[in-house]
Amino acid sequence: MTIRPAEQLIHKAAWLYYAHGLRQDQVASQLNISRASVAMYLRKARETGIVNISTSTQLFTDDVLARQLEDALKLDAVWIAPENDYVLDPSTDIAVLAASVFLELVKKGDRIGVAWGRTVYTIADVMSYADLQDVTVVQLCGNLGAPYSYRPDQCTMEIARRLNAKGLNFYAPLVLTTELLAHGLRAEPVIREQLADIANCDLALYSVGTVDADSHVVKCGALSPGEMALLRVAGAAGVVAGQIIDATGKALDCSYNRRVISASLSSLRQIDKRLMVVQEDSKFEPLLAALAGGLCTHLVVGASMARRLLDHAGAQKAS
Amino acid sequence: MTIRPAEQLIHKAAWLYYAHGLRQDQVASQLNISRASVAMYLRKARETGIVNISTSTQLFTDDVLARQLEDALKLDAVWIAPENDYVLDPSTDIAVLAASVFLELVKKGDRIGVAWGRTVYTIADVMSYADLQDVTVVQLCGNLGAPYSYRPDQCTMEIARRLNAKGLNFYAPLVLTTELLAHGLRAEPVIREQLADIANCDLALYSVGTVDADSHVVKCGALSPGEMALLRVAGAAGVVAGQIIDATGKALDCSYNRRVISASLSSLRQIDKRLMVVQEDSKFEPLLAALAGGLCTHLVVGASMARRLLDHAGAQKAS
DNA sequence: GGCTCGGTTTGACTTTTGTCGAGAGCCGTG
DNA sequence: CACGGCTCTCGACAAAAGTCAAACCGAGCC
Repeated sequence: MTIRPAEQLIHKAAWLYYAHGLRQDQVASQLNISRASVAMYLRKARETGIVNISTSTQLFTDDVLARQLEDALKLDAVWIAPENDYVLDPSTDIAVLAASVFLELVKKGDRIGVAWGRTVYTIADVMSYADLQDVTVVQLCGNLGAPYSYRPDQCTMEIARRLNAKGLNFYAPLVLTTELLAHGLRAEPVIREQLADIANCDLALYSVGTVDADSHVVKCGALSPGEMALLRVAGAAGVVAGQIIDATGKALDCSYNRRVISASLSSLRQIDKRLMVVQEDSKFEPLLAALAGGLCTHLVVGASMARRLLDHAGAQKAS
Repeated sequence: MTIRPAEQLIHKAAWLYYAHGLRQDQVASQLNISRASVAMYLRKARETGIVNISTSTQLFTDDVLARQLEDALKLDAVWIAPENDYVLDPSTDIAVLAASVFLELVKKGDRIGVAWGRTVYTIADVMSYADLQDVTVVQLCGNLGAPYSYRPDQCTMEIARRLNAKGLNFYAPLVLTTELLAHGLRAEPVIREQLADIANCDLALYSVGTVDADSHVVKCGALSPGEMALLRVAGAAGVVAGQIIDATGKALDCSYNRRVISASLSSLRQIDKRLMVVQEDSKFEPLLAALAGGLCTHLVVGASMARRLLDHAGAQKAS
């Protein structure tokens, strides 16, 4: 990919402005263009990740609460988004933090697994642009047929786009009608290879879903509210990467799970850094299940959720 | 290290401004302080590396010339600072580029070896601040007794300070009067350990020195002009990390080298990424020697030097 | 040639940001 | 407790950056 002359100009402008610290009018006269153009180039440079502005997320790990949680839950790192402190839009607050944390965790040459859901999509949406050419973003689970606004492949592609990375989708439905068909499809070389490669990821990004009628998998039509109610009785506690898990974090032994095309929980656990982001307080039990199953090494949550987790861990210990 | 309240404010302001994209007045009202204070906090945030603004150095590797040099010299990466193109202060131009390249090469948890010289000091001087807590910067060679403006330990400490990293100095003179004393000092546990650990670095930063009367080691009083002239006759071609090398890049067999306390060339070669930065065109021969000795995997030079190197490599091949 | 269409570029204007000196609070000290 | 010295904060102004409609430019097409 050779650089087009316009792109060259963006690079030069960005370099003079950000690295050398010139003012925009000085850059303009250096490059013999108007200052207005310089301003435009600089915006493009920021948007395409030619310049990177990142803020340390230390503030959120330095919290005592975060440290306590790390200890109590034996996690590698925890970030806590303060609530009603200086919140703008409370729902995106956690997503903005998660996006920063995510960018901080990504390294050159990494392979990143991305699941799907409203949370993940919101993160993708607020993520700033970066220039990580040799990064690969892979999709962790099959697609939903429904014309839903945030499909797995969209999450993957959007994140890949923002990072200037390679996106690797796989086009299989998330859930099939028969176990036989699912089995057959998983054996397909294209699918099999992609699934097998997931364990080689360096970083995974996902959230956890609830198991009620509001659940993502229900809204997408993968399960009917009635089926979900039955699964709940059978011990379903949460949804991770499209799969139903029980309270201990194991995949629930049920027909649905056997019909799903997605990264297996064991392959997810092989990924070094598993970043789990939880926005809604209603996801407390699902999150506990995911934690019990060791599906999370790095956690981003809101303050109230953090307190509940810590209380719970304390109670566990006491009993 | 607990965060002081003021520091907390800097973090919050930086977060709201850079991550959430609020305007300064909005941040000010969120935090109940004046906008002027916000502006000040933001400056501090940039200065201390709480926010990181980095520009891609792609522009300088994408050059055809850079690619050709990589091939011709079998280097991992080459950056070329354009000359008389849009130069501000030609001498710092290369240093600014080198500083950016350096920051791009540093990774979390790295151990970095730093040599000394005017070039290295200039780089340290223009380097922007970053927040790399778990990085260690170690000094590659002994100190000069002379009250020279850029001493090895100063280079090390300044870079460590800018990176918020740990700096590891060792206080031995660069050169001693007798071989016996040098031998004894090298055997001192404190010194021996530090020298032995140099091979475990992930990244080294140094330049190369000339072997004339203007040379750094002469100006610092480590060698007299006369001694230097003699060494030159004996085959001296350059100076790397305080040691004299011959045209093939090997340490010259001379009393001076045996009296030096510094990282051995062989331990330098064990470092994965060896970033060499050369500012002056007069360092052509010394650079050739360093390249011949495999002391460089990543190179930052000016355009005219790059052309000379390429011409030389072409001529070599033809003959 | 004259035309439209998509895009870049520009000057003029508005908004946002940087800066500086004055003043307020806060020690430790005589 | 009054005094300098210190840091932190603010208001007001100056400087810089962002924005937008209008002009421009080249390519493709009648």
